Amino acid sequence: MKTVAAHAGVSAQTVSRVLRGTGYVSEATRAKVLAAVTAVGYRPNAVGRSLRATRTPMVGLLITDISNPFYAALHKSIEAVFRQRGLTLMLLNSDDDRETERQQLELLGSYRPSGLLVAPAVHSSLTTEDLAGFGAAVLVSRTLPDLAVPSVVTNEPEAMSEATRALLDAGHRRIAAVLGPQDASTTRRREAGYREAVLAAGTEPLVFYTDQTGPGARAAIRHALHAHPGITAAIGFNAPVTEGILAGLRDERLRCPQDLSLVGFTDAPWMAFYPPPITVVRQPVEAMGRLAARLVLDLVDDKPVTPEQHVVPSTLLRRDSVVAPTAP
Amino acid sequence: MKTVAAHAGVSAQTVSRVLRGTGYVSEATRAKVLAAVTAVGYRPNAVGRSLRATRTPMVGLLITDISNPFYAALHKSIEAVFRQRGLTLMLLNSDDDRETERQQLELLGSYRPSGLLVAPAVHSSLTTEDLAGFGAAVLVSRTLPDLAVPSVVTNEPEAMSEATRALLDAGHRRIAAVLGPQDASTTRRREAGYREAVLAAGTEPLVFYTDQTGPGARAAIRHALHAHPGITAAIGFNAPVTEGILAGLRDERLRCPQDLSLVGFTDAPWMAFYPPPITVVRQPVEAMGRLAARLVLDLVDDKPVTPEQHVVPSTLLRRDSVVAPTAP
DNA sequence: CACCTCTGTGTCAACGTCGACTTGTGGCAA
DNA sequence: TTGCCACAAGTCGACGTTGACACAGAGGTG
Repeated sequence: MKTVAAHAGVSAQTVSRVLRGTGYVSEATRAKVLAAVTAVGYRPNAVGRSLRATRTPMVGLLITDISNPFYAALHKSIEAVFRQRGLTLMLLNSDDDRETERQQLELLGSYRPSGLLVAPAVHSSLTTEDLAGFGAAVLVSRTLPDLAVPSVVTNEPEAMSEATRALLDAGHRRIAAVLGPQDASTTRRREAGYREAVLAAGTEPLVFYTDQTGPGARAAIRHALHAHPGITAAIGFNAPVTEGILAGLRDERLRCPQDLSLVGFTDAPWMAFYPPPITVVRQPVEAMGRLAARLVLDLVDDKPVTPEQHVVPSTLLRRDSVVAPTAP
Repeated sequence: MKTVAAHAGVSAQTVSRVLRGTGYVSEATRAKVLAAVTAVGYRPNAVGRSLRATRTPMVGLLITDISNPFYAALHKSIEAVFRQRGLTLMLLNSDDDRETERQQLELLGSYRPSGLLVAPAVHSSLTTEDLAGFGAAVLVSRTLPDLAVPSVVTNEPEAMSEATRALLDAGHRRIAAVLGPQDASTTRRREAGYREAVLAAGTEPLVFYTDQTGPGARAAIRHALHAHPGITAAIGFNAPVTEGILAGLRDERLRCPQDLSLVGFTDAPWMAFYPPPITVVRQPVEAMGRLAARLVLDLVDDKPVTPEQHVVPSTLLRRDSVVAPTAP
């Protein structure tokens, strides 16, 4: 900036004023400065600006796995909101590991960002204080108990109950729930919904925990099928798990839906035309992302935000992967 | 840091020395400082550090669409390399739009990052100078003509030829290539490979350009099928396009592979167990990401890097979506 | 004509960190 | 005793930006 100032024969402050369009600057000076800017090839330095401002126009998004399409979509919708406001979204991966989560948060914190969005890792040890340092912090997709921080989730228990009932209503009695890690809030919430529906029908819950990846789920469903030969239906925790179930089914030379009815939690493009098209609980990713982003913006703007849990409804999308069980 | 210094009764510089483990510091002082650090709750400020260092320990990754699993995987592998080196990867989306690309690059540049990885947008107007400002810049996945910047791509022409030949060898003569945007380097390179193989077989090329999304490809294949009734095979440009082709097939009540043989460019988990499992060109995403990241690292370290095109080989993975055409 | 306001511009300091340099102490060889 | 070195700390300034304040001239008001 000094170089520009020297080139235009003014002070650095005047250059700053021209560039930001604040204060009084005569037309002549403005033109001179603008000319000098291009002549010198000046590029603003966000680091200097951030240092001065004590906070950076960035918002962190800490998720567990970017290759999970749900998070990819979440990132996309959140980014769109922030971009409009001139905030950059900074994506960080925790790999669902509490230690990595801490490190990444520390790293992010050192940049003094304006806000933070987190999908907590499985055994997350985050406390209210950890997040308080960020000023504007919001949890997305997953929650943490006893945290005085606003969160955005979907009505997982109800949606899961509905999915389970769809299978029960079709006549299934032994329904495997292939879930994520036992201690993830998402698992707990979905498991609760599943149990409620299954118990209400007087049936035995069959719960299987996985690392919520395709390969993990593939092994899990094969194990489930062998351990409980009566299973005629399954519910997949998320898109990768649903994939894993279908892969496992193929391993076992079983067909969907003839041998096993299936409901997936979270839609994916290919599920719409898979033979058979998969019945899924469609999560409102887009809406969740937008809402979470808005909450962060409200916090940034010092608008009052209650640290409550915001619930965006999911809906069951009935396709063709659920049929009546065939008599053994 | 000053607060810590005051609390420990030393100068800020001593605190800096303790924290970074450089220079001479007595054990007693070190202990005092460390105690003060936790007492005060000091968090290092990366902004100050970056300002001092004139460059930020960040590397930008500018891609066209994070919800394309290829880029998600690319991000993951690149991030792993940089994390080890203490560099943060900053993800930016260009939406495949040249204007957005410029803006994002300008934004990123204002942070004075240590390096940059770009998958250029379709009509990208990037010049060598644009990228020179970043010091260490490398192109990934896509290239740009006449740019003196190293790039990492896969052997698309050869891989595409091989894919095409797989269909030709099975007896197909009218093979639709459902490609991406006409001016993307990826499209051009893959189209060249396709044309070469098809022409060598004395057959007519059937090329269809799309916006490289599922819906776009779905419409394209339907159009193709109607316009050229003799088509018995297709090649999908990337995972979303392959999805779109399958969706379009379903719309037309056609089956794969009986009515249409299919080869996809780029694998996806579900393609392995889709009925039929899809024959694909598997791109070495992982290797491409690592190589690109290393090139950036070498540039950062001022090691000599030739601005050449680095080619990582793709391989054809034969599954069950290619069969001999049925007699009409 | 004293005083006030608007306009245009400049100077200073501070944000947090750290390289370069300076100061001061004690030990030890020449 | 002098001179040099290892050690242990401190001071200064600069990275780029901008809020706060100062200052100077133009015009207007009572």
